Amino acid sequence: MPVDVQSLAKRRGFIWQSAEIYGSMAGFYDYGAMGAMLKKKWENTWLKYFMGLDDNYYLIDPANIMPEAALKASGHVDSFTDPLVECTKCGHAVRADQLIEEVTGAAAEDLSPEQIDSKIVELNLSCQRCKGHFGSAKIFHMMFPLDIGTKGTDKAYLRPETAQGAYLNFKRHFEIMRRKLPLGLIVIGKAYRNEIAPRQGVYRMRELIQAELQIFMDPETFSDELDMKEMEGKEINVQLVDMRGKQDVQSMPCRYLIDQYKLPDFYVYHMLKIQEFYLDVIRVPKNKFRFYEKSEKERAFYNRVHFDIEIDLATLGGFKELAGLHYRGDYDLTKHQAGSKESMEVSLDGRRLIPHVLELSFGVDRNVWALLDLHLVDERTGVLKLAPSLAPYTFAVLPLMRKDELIPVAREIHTLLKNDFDVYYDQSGSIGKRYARMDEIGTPFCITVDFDGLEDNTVTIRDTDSSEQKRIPIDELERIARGLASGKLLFRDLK
RNA sequence: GCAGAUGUAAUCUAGCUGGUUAGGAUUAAAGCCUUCCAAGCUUUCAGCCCGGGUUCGAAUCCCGGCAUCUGCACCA
Repeated sequence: MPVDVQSLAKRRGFIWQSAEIYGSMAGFYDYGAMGAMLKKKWENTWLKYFMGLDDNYYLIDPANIMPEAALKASGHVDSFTDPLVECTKCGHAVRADQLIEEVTGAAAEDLSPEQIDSKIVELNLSCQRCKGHFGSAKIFHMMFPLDIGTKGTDKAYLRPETAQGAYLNFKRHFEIMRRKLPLGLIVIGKAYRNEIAPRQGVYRMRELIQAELQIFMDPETFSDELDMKEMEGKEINVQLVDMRGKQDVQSMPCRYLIDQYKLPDFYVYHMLKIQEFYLDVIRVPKNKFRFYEKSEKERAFYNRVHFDIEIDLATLGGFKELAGLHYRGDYDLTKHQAGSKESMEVSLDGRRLIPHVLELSFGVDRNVWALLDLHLVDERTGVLKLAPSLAPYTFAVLPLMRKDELIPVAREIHTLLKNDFDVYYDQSGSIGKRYARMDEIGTPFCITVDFDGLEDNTVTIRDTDSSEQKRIPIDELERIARGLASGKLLFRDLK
């Protein structure tokens, strides 16, 4: 029986649809015991890596609910919407702008509800199903609206992206962190979008987790802060716009992208950092990773440069967007300056400027799913080959058999390790079955107490990647465990 | 949201031309056995998506809802 990612995710406690016992709601998912740990470790790994890019990068945690005024200023209230008209007779709802576009052939995207109503009268449009009359146009918000307070008069929304919380906090953090650029604000948290038709599992959700680094910087000096030498001789996997249909991925030198393709050098620098994160830290196979350039038409107008980060995922049928790198210019702070009437200008070395934003935006749920998709190897049973830093449990402690001589020693080792590491203990069934269980949840190392070990105070350590074992003294277990867990010591280097 | 298909233990699935004690496999739990990779034996737990209707009788037929998959649309 082939191992199916989705059923393993359910069976072993990673992720499944929310509110199952009530029949579920599309677009909402719950993380279970293994999934919550896996997600936390992905987030921690991500945070450590990206916060480490500069001493002036920080984790913050803004509110999930935002006042209407802020989202009005950001543009979401007006453009994160679809106009709908509903038939008064049969209740059939259609996109009003598309309806008008179909008939007139002209773009109707920017029409107000009033304009749509008069267009419908003018063109004498009626319901395609029952020929009934259309009611007046209503705006369907992709944001979830909320009424705050007893009278419900304070309009607010669940945030559609975490980025806005960082922009709203920029001015204060610039002050708190002693007026330096670049300043990085990181948010890991939920965002909410009322998707019309969520599909493809966790790929499109109505409640999703984002991990974002917003770098506020001076475009004229930002490059000076970065170690550009790191890019020498390095190549980046890309699919540029004009490669579409010809080539899925091509490896291109950083220098080419900067000198010939005219991308800003700080942008390419961050492409390289993101690529290193995926290839070295997350262990994505090189041929399954690429930056996908968005054409001018596809990207939002305020994004000066926009590549998606895509990974080839079997469960989702090809390269899929897992993150984005967006050079947004000064669009966001300028908008919030206008909306809030608070100056976003900063003064540095006698220069005054509104900082530009380079945004590194990651979809956490998609990335966690990708871990399962990429690392689940089907070897008669499922084997999840996760890096020690990502696995829900780093170690399992197992007595070879359920025997009175072995169990106390195994218990003791479990106690020894569990304060410092995530350790699973299991003594039921056969040893093979217990290894298989650990394989399925991606535990990289199994420590087994056997009869030989009782004689000479040793245990064996089994490596999930290779299923090989080595014997080590119990005295050295803590030191070795620390090395293996941190990745500083590799299993193959153990004697 | 539209069209089509689908929905049976934790997982995978048989039954679905109406009457079955709803069958199997895997998993899980308990025990026996077992000196390293889902072995074997015994036992146990557990199921027809939800709500109506037709019928003497519904997992099976009909209607509605919810969900999933595929295509279209959507994805500032």
